Amino acid sequence: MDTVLIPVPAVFSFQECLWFLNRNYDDCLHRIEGNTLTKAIKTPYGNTVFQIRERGSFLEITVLEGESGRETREYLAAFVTEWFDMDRSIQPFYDLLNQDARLAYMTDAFGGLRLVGIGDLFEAICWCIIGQQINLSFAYKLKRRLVEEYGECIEFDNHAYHIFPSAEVLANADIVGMRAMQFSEKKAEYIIGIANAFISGAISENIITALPDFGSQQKALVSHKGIGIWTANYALMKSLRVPNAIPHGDVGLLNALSGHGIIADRTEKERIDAFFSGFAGWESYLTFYLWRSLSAKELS
DNA sequence: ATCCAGGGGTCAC
DNA sequence: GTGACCCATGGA
Repeated sequence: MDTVLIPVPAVFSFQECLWFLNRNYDDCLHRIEGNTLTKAIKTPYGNTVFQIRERGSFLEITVLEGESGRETREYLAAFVTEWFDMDRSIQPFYDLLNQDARLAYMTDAFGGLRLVGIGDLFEAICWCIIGQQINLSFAYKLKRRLVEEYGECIEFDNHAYHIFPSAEVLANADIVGMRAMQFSEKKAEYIIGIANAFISGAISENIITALPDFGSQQKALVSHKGIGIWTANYALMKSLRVPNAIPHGDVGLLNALSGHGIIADRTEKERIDAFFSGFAGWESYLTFYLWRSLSAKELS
């Protein structure tokens, strides 16, 4: 069989991760049917469509389309492990949540939720730029239009599986065409500019991860047009898994903080800093769980 | 109609 | 370094 198994770590819930991926939005980069998650990615061995299911105390990955040799399967296992942050022990984070009466409910309500990532730094930055200052529903529409126009697509079993376009392709994207997709002129410029920065080697995952500390990683990203402090922190959190990246100014984060009675209004920066200082090393997870709490309210 | 969305650049001071 | 202004469009 073209499958590989990943042992599930402690404090892990595939259902919670699935729920996050399937919340209220139309994400064009994966498909969920029942308890099965299907996605296409580019691997060093070719494009692949694979599905993930829970099988006992394992996640089972099955290659549906494309090369499925041992190296591909190992690549996919590493991809999924990274995607769902399965190598991290999050019990220390839960211990901190349990010490805060306002947040302790999360360890049950969202138990086992992992910080679902965006594997590729370029994709993460593009997604940030797309999502800047517009509502998420519209952001997902823009992403779908961009991906359907410029990304590769694999058909399997009457479904189209899309792969986020490469920097090489987006560097040559048509700014007029992107305007027609309802990108603003600036967003189109930013994405094309970032794509060129990746092609030239001005940005790469290796360059950023090689930097000595979080601050210099932020600086390296913010120096590019279209990347502000929010985008830098979001991308570092979701892609390179920097544990202490707080997307300062994030509207959803501020709403969640006020919803939990942690701040009274959006200007209380000192109070926010003081609050996060109690979660040192887990700021990214705390942010992710606070975002999760926003969706919980929408559903109730 | 008005305000706000998982912001960022630019420019004045 | 801070604050006002603009960008663009959908949804409430």
